[in-house]
Amino acid sequence: MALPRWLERGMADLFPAGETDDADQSLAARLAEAEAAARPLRVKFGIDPTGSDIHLGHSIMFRKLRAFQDAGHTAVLIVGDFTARIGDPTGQSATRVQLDGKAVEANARTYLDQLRSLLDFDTPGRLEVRRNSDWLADLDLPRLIDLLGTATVGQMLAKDDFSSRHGDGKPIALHEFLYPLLQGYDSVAVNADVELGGTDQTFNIAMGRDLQRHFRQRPQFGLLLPILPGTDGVRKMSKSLGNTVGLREAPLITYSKLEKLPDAAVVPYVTLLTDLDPADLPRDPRQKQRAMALAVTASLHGAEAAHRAQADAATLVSGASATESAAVPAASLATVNFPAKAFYLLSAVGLCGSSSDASRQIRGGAVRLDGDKLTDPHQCFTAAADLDGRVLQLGKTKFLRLLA
RNA sequence: GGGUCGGUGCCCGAGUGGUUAAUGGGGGCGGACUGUAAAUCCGCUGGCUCUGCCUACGUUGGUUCAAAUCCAACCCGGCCCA
Repeated sequence: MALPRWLERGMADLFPAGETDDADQSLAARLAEAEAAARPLRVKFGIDPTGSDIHLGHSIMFRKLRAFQDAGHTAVLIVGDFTARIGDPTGQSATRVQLDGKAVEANARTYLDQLRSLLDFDTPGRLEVRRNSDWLADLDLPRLIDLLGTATVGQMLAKDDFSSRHGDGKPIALHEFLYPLLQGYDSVAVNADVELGGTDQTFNIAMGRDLQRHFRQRPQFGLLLPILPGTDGVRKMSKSLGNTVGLREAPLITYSKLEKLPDAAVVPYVTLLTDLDPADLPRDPRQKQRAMALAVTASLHGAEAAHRAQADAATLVSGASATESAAVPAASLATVNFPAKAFYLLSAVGLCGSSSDASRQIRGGAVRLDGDKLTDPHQCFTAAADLDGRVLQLGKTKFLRLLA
């Protein structure tokens, strides 16, 4: 029995991966069984609202979840409002900061907001949003002890993240051991047929299977997708590494980042983030990269916006014409106090993170006004009107049109 | 609870009384180069409407003309013992 192509695309691993027609061993069989019984599968995916922005690394999961929805199944989206307060230790080299309830709630809200464009929120029966505080917040001690009894210290220490930290003599807080168990218990709570996750979630998802068995449920399938590399092309896309492409960014920013992606990441991006066949891409590496950037941007912002972003990006990097281009984002001078020295202007307008940084950039020859290099951080501008309509530039890619 | 070692800037990691935001590496940001990127080379890398002023070496006090460096208490961590 074969898996449908929409399901198999981009898949990194599936367990159990039996070839039989046993619906507990083979996902294809489980799908067939569901279809025969007219019962949609319950496909779980959990997000911990620890930040506020969703990026492409997350969106590959949601695309797969959407594919399940489109095939008639139920996406069970777990908002880990309780587990977020512990923090998933997976991939972490240090104990995570625990978040308070308020921050978690605010994050959860903005998360859901951003998901509207990715998931089917409208068709009845296709989406269930659950918060795991519903069943975790009042988990009583006897139940907890029961959970703790299902795993051993040895199993936990076999997990890479823990064993390397332990080996390095770094602290591991006891509550971190709880995380995989609680995530697993989520699967029990929602009676999941499938849990979606990155390959780094293998342990946690397997834990869900153990717990489901423990509570006499049919164990879920683990469907793993690759970890999307970030804009550096190597390390996992993650906010703390600063290599993300966010869903809420302007199309031009998205396109520009993607166009600069290392070559090795191009095919994975196309496979995981678009519906294109990687074999159809241009052979020339540069053209290939541009095609990928265009397609991914289009999947996020629509074809029209993507084409405009591509055209704008092209004029921007050509430098000279940048001052003419309508693509340059505008920045208001309303909040800037005049007279303004150059370093202050740069930071006040948001082009540099701090005025000290702005001074450095100017001294380093990175700043231009209408294409002319500024050299003196203390150069003074007396009135907003003198700057109205002019283009301030940092480096080769950051432009702002100043408006009085 | 006892012993012991340790807590330095985004990260790692030197520094052990005295120009100086504090060696070095990583990362980041700029510049040159290239098909963008990568690689390589160079510069920068606490904050502030700034040519000076603030805040910084776990916390709080203390000694001193002067402390990341000495002392005390406290907090946190690793390892060993109980």
